[in-house]
Amino acid sequence: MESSLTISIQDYLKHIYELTEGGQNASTNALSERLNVKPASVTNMVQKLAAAQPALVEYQKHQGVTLTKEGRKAALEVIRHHRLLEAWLVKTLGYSWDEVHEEAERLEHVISEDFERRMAAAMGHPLRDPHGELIPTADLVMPLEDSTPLSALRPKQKAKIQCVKNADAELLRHLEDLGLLPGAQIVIVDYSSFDHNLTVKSGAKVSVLGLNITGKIFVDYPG
Amino acid sequence: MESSLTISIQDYLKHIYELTEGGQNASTNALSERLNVKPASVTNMVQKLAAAQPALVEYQKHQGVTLTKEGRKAALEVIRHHRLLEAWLVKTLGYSWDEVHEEAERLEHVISEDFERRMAAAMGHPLRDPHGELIPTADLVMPLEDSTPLSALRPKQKAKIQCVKNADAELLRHLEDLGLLPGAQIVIVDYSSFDHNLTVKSGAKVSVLGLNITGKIFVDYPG
DNA sequence: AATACAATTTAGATTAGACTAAATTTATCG
DNA sequence: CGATAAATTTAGTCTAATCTAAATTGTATT
Ligand SMILES: [Mn+2]
Ligand SMILES: [Mn+2]
Ligand SMILES: [Mn+2]
Ligand SMILES: [Mn+2]
Repeated sequence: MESSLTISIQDYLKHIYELTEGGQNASTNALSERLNVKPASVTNMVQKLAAAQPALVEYQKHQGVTLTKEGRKAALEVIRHHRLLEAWLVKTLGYSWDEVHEEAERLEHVISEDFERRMAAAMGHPLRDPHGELIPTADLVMPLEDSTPLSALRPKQKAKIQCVKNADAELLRHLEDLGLLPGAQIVIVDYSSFDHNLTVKSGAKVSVLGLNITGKIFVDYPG
Repeated sequence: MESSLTISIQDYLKHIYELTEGGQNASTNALSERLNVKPASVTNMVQKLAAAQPALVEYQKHQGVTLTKEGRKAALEVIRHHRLLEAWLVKTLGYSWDEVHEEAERLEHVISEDFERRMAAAMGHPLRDPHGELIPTADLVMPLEDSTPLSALRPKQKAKIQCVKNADAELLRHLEDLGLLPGAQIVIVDYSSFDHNLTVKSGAKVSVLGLNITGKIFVDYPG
């Protein structure tokens, strides 16, 4: 039962998982961009993953891929490692939320299951990583997320920030400056239908955020 | 100044360092055994390391290799990572001294310099790993070791265990059972010139140890 | 329906690191 | 000293993962 999937394959599966979360297939080009690998190479690898025994992806020429059950388990394994590591690095080595991603990106492939268990236990089995993203359970199930993109809110509505997805380090630092961290209570002050800008208040701070940002912030909105 | 040496190369350099500590050259066969790689492959890699710009090893056909200055720095970098990681895993995740080696073996190649600095600072810049082995300094100098192999001691002599080198997990657990951990005060009770067995007392425990073991334990003996 | 552009796939080459089998060099020992 | 054995190197193969260039397929637009 030793996984022995290469680091490269683990990365493909993780990115396929993320690209297919909404139910769509992961296209060759999208994977190429995420993985920084040329499309021709992606096609090649994807065919290998589909031909593997057991198959890790479902692949139809020109239609992109989805994960099989085995592929999904392998992806969640990597994602669990990644998110536990992020939480662990923040908690024990004082990393900030904009620094952890890169480090976890490399460590996620080499820690043992024992390491994973020890981290989880030492932190009391946390549910979310420093960005507020859900951590798959030890038996590799992704908990249900019940959150709304901030971009869907309108003036007067109140909500709590739950997570920030796919943000680069610079944006994370910016959000921290604006008091927009997971857990923060916010109120929508204004909305512009022209550019979809939202004016958001968090504590004493008021910010005007474009769709680029509001689409990456997810909130707990009781509606 | 990004190192970018492959994991494989890092492992070669680390093992060459260990095999040449006594001043000898590291032979193809010795490296083959340590690395679990066939001798032909070792020759191949060693020639590549010698041809690298800058050269990482000095190589003469049929004579084995030694490290160049650059090779030694790279080796010490890996060894510093390894030993800091071992100390860190023991301290923060409750690993025991017989469990840490394997984990550190994989992590040593992927942590950042930032991770290294944070670990060192968090532990107050420790001098030794859980096996008592010296940790190279941040500027990659190996501190001088002033220790004697336990095998050199004779009855009535007293000493303090400083480190245990190259022991497998099973032996480490055995030594722990016998109270023979780094820091332990010991007295030599008996010596057999036939088999070189030493009878050693640590606290209330008395053990008879063969050369296989006494050659791997190093002590602080004021003589 | 025809065409043009974008996305994808095929084909062939490259790199790193390993392996086996065979050749060669060095060491040992009667 | 010369014959063996051991250690090492050479030569040729293999696998994983990538790349470039060229061919193909799908789609959007007129
Ligand atoms: Mn993350
Ligand atoms: Mn795991
Ligand atoms: Mn060690
Ligand atoms: Mn380092």
